[in-house]
Amino acid sequence: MTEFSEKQIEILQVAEQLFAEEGFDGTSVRDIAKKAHINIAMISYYFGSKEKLLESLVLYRISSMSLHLENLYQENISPIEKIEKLVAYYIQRVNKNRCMYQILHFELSNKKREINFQAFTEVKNNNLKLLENIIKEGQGKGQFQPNINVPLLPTIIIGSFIHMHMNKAYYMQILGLQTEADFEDYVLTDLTAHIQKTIKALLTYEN
Amino acid sequence: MTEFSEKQIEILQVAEQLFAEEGFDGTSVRDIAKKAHINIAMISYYFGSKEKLLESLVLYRISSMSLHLENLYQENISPIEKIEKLVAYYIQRVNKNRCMYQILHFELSNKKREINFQAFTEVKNNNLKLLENIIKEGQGKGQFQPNINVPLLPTIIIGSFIHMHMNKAYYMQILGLQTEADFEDYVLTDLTAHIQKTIKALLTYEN
DNA sequence: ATCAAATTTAAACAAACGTTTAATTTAAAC
DNA sequence: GTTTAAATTAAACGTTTGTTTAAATTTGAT
Repeated sequence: MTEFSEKQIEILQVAEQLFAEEGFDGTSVRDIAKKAHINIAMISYYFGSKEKLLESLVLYRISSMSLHLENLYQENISPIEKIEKLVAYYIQRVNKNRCMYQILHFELSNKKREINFQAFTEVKNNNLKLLENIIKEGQGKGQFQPNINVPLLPTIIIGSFIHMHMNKAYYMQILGLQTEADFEDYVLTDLTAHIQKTIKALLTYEN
Repeated sequence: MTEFSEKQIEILQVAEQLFAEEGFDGTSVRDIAKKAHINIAMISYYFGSKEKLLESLVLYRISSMSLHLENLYQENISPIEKIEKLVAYYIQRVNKNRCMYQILHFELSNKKREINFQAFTEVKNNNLKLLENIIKEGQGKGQFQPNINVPLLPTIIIGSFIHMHMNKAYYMQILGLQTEADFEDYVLTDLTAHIQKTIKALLTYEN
């Protein structure tokens, strides 16, 4: 595991914000250097190149993307409550890492670059496995319906969240939200409740 | 309304594909000119600049983004069937315009450019109004629950679709889909069915 | 066939891009 | 205090960027 110095982490954090706001191609190394108060050459010096800086950034953030659902799985609460907690937990994590999600969202579908996202894939697979266990537990107790398409559940959660954030200006308008803080609050309460309700409905819905 | 000539439309279509694949900043006017078999200068000649080309593209595509749900609303079928048709219709339209959606998804959250998306907002408002009418009809007939957060319904549909497409490689792997055609087929059948089920469950779910 | 407007071209423009260089400063070890 | 390595700097590198120019070609009406 590569360790990063404080200086390097500061550069990574500045780059993360700029990549999310302006895109990778829309951000120049001079933009990063200026905002991080460093010389342009430091980027090549520390990371090798702009692309390798992006790779380092992905690597740096991956660790905080895991859900750590092991404790949740073993908690002594009903499957339906576990799902509620899980959704809230999912959204909090995506919200905390939303700059990285935005970058990944774009870079994953960008044909230009080929970054190694295997570490990210492993995290997703792990999260999916834990989710599957919780669903199976609920099905075993007869509280959830069979034939649940588990891999599509995170799609609803993350997809809704990201889509809402991408269209922030529009949703602020039609939902009558005045400030960015209002929006953030809406996402963490109303949107979370909405997705919780949606997933619960889906898991208990009889065809 | 600005009309575009056949030559202009060809350039717009080439630009649309490249912008979706490589991003706006990741696409050079030379890339566009090469793929469209035209001289670089023609882009400035026809559209004024690269940014105005993007604006023209958005304008050109907006018209095909409207759902035209008027007929669906008046059909003599149950509200639940209307919702099923609506979701399938929604996904087909997003699928048909997915290059533009990908561009919009990124540009809407890009702080760099300020494109006029009002025409797009109007289309969304119109679609939302028609959706609201169908929901109200179902609620009036006692088939749907009250307290449905209507503006968040398209979020689930579009968000899930876009998220799935952004993570195409990952989903092809875990779902065991071999070709791009398999993926496309999965989206238009399984994903569509999954979202239909989800929305139906949500609309009929008792808290 | 003539002429004017519209189209297309190759070339050039300055500005911005990512990266490298070589010199300088800072830090740590002895 | 000297030495050695690491960190930082300003400047320059060759490309690529979006746009403009002025000349050449095509088009369509007369």
